[in-house]
Amino acid sequence: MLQSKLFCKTQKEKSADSSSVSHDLLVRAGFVDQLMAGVYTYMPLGFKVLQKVECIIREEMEKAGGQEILMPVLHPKENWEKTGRWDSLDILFKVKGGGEKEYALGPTHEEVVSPLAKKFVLSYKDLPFSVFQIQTKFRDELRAKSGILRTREFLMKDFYSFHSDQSDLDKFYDKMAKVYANIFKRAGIGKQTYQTLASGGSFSKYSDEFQTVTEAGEDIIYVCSKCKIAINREIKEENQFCPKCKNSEFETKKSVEVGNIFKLGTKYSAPFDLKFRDKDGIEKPVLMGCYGIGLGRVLGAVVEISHDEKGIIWPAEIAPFSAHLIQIENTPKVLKTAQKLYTDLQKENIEILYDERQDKTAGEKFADADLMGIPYRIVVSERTLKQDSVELKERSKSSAKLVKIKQLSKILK
RNA sequence: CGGGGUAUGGUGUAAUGGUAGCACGAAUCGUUUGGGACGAUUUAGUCUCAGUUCGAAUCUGAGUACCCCGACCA
Repeated sequence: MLQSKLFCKTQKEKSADSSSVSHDLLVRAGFVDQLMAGVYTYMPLGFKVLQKVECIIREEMEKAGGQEILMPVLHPKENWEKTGRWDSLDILFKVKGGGEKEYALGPTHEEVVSPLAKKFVLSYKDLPFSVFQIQTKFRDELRAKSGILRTREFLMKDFYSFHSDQSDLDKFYDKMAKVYANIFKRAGIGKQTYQTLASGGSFSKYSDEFQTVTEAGEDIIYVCSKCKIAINREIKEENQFCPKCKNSEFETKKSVEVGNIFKLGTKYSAPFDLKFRDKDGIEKPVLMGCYGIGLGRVLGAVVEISHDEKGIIWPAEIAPFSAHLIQIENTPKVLKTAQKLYTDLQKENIEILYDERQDKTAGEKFADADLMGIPYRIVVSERTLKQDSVELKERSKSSAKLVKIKQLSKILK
């Protein structure tokens, strides 16, 4: 991608409304744009990151056996009345069609996936199975805040599993916990993300949240001083000991919930009459689990954790580009070399953002590069070309080194 | 939803009742080119509606929007 063509502008000044580090940096670097409170556009750079997060999640969900589907955003009122959530769920967006008919905008999809499963699950032979989707969700949050960390419209992966008995659900649930840990590790927030025992809401007694520790978070968790498990403040009173190692010493941390997993049991299979026949021909309710991840939150949490005073520092696997190629001085030799490098590296499937702007000074280009946070910065200038080299600098490190042009693609791969 | 705050060019800000100014950005020209370079010329603004006043960015009222604290958060 040529930087002069990139649909975005970086901003030098901190925005007056920025409410968190991630908000400020993502706006200034041109990754997102706010339309209204809690509603954002992902600009090309931000969308690239979002798609990479999506890619990781999709890969892991498929590995876990999930089949991807796409359910509607527009839901019939009846389904939500059936579970009682039309009236009780305060964040539910309700919309009216032309003829006074009412609909819900999907905040989650138990009300759709359960009746869907009922059409296809008849026998124990149809179980277990799981489906997932990655789709925009709508929640009428009374208060949107912290930039993209808490929004009214957001991309979410929701995964639903269906089981014939409790032990199968339990086993699958534990497996998903591990899959989740791996996703957050790949996204670059593994170290700061804790599996956290939390309230089950209206579903079950407990659920597990995945909480990423950051000052911008709105939850308080107690992290076990011995193992990597935490307890959400909302249930701390009833749980004085670590659920894993029974230790009673905890560290208090602020955190943001990037994902969660629930054992739904029969909570939704019951109202939708989702049953199957077992080997003995006896009718039994299907047991369900659901597993969510907020993609925008993951993105925001990464920025909260991985940045410095100059800008974002993207982890390699979700960075919008692998390398940021910058030319300094517009001499014919520099231009020619940089352009060739740009096409050559792309041929090797290395994603390059090429700052080919000739009317910007070196300082401005460096500042933009630091703000955008692409993992590698490649500088081509007369100075480096004297040694048949380019300068290679990792965004996360302070020093740069000269690398022979021929060796560059090997290092980047 | 309760409470608080704010609203001035694209962005960040100044102007406490009397000429809307500065910086960044953007545009043109020239000089520059290893950390947001320099000069010249230009561009663009008082959230909306009503009121007070000779005169309103400034005071009053209503509305709207955004931000913060709290409550809420399958």
